[in-house]
Order: sequence, then C-alpha cells, then structure tokens
Amino acid sequence: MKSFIKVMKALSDQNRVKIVKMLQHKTLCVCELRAALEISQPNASKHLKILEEAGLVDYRKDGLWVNYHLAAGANSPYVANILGNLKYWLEDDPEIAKLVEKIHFLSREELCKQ
Amino acid sequence: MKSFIKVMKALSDQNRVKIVKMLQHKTLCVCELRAALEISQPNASKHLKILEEAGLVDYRKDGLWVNYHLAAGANSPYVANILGNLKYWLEDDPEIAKLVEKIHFLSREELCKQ
DNA sequence: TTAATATATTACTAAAAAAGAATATAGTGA
DNA sequence: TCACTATATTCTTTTTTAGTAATATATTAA
Repeated sequence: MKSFIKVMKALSDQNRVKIVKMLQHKTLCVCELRAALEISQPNASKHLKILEEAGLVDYRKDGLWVNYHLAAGANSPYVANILGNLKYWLEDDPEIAKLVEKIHFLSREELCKQ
Repeated sequence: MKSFIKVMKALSDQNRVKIVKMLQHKTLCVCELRAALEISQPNASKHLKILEEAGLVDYRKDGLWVNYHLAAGANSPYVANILGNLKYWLEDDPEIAKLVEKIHFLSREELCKQ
C-alpha cells in the first residue's frame, strides 16, 4: 500500500502534475521546468525528487544538466497505468495547455543563467 | 486539474484507501467502517466526506444508518478508471486482506452501540 | 414531546507537507 | 587548482492535513 500512496501523494500537487504533463512532450532539465512553472530552483528540485521516489520520473545526467523524463513504470502497475492514462487526462486543462505550448519555445541556453 | 488532484488527495491516505477496498466487497455504514479501522466516529465521518467530495463514494440513508458504497464514477474519468483498477490493485496487501476478512464478521447490531 | 442513538460538524491540537533562504555538491573550463 | 554554474540538500517558516474532544443534527421509538 505504501508505494501506491506514494504515487497518489506525488500526484496530489499541481506543480508535480504539470511537470508530468510537460515531460510527456519533451525531456526537460531542472532549469527549464523551473522557468516554465515560475518557481524557485530548490522547489523544482524537490518536486522532482518526490516524483522520482514515486517512480514516476527518471533522469539522466549530461554534464551540469540533469534531464528528466517520464519513467517506464516497469516495476509498478500503478505508475504504468496512471502515466498511461495521463497521456489523455488533463489534455484540455487550460493551464496545462498553456505550459505545453510554452515548453516548445524554451531555450535552455537563454534560461539557464541563474 | 482540481478534480483530478482531489481524487489523488483522497487516495493519499491509508485509512481512505482501506475504506475503498472494503466497500468493494460490501456496503457499510459508518460504525462498521469505524470499528473495522479502529478509529473514532468523527474521524471516520471525515474520511468519508473527503472520499465523497472526490466522487469516489456515495451513500444512502436508511433510518439512523448511513450506508456508504463505491460511486459509479459516471461523471469523472479519473474516478471510473481508478476505482476500476483498484479492484485488482492492493489485493495482496496483508493489511487490506485482513480487513476484508474482518468485514464479513462484523455485525452492525453488535458494533453500533456507542 | 422526550429519550435514545447513528452520524455530522465544529473547534482545537498535533503532525506532515510545501515554500523560501542559505549552503553544499558536482561537473566544466581556464 | 580555481572560478563558474546547474542541481541538490539542509534548515527554517508557513500552510495543510489528520486526529481528538465536544457538540449539533436527524431519525426513531416510547
């Protein structure tokens, strides 16, 4: 039950749901997510950690950058199922639509000068 | 997004997940749920309200008793889907198995003398 | 109408989670 | 090695949520 609740908790926050929805479209680094959501860098890092610990996202390091992407959910039926459904869910949410629009114009080079 | 997060939040608590799993097997009144979970009556009522507001459960009054049952989820794709999956999820959780066992021996008449 | 009882609500306390500020870590290039 | 920078972590404050105690509501039966 613990791992199920971890997934539910991870998806109980607007910013984290938004992160998942953005990662459906594109692998993104912390500073891109931070910029899109207009939140602080530590805050973004913390949300990503919660998502990662729930098994919803994973990352790959590339030099200084850490690129986050959706997890496959291979070892959690909850994750696999819910990530699968989230491809269709919330597609018509205006806030999310706006964000998804936004990420296509983000340029890491411009954004990531803290 | 709000209604999605409401569902996630409602399922972010052990007692509420247990309630859902019990209601899969049987319609139950507040005092039966209270007794099975070994929590206070107001506490049980509050959890039920959160589940109800998320659209996960519904109730029917029968005299003094209020019988709770799983919702159909007709007006929420999240609810319909997750309740559907929860029929299979967490079936092998020992705590839940024990509770499900328990509810078949609960007798409302015995339990509901506060 | 009064007593009894199942449930709901309110007010309060305690615990958990989110956010911010400051600092640490780890790659990179000079 | 040293400065630079993207990210992570820690510490603290604020907000939210869970739990408890007391009380209110509503239904039934006498």
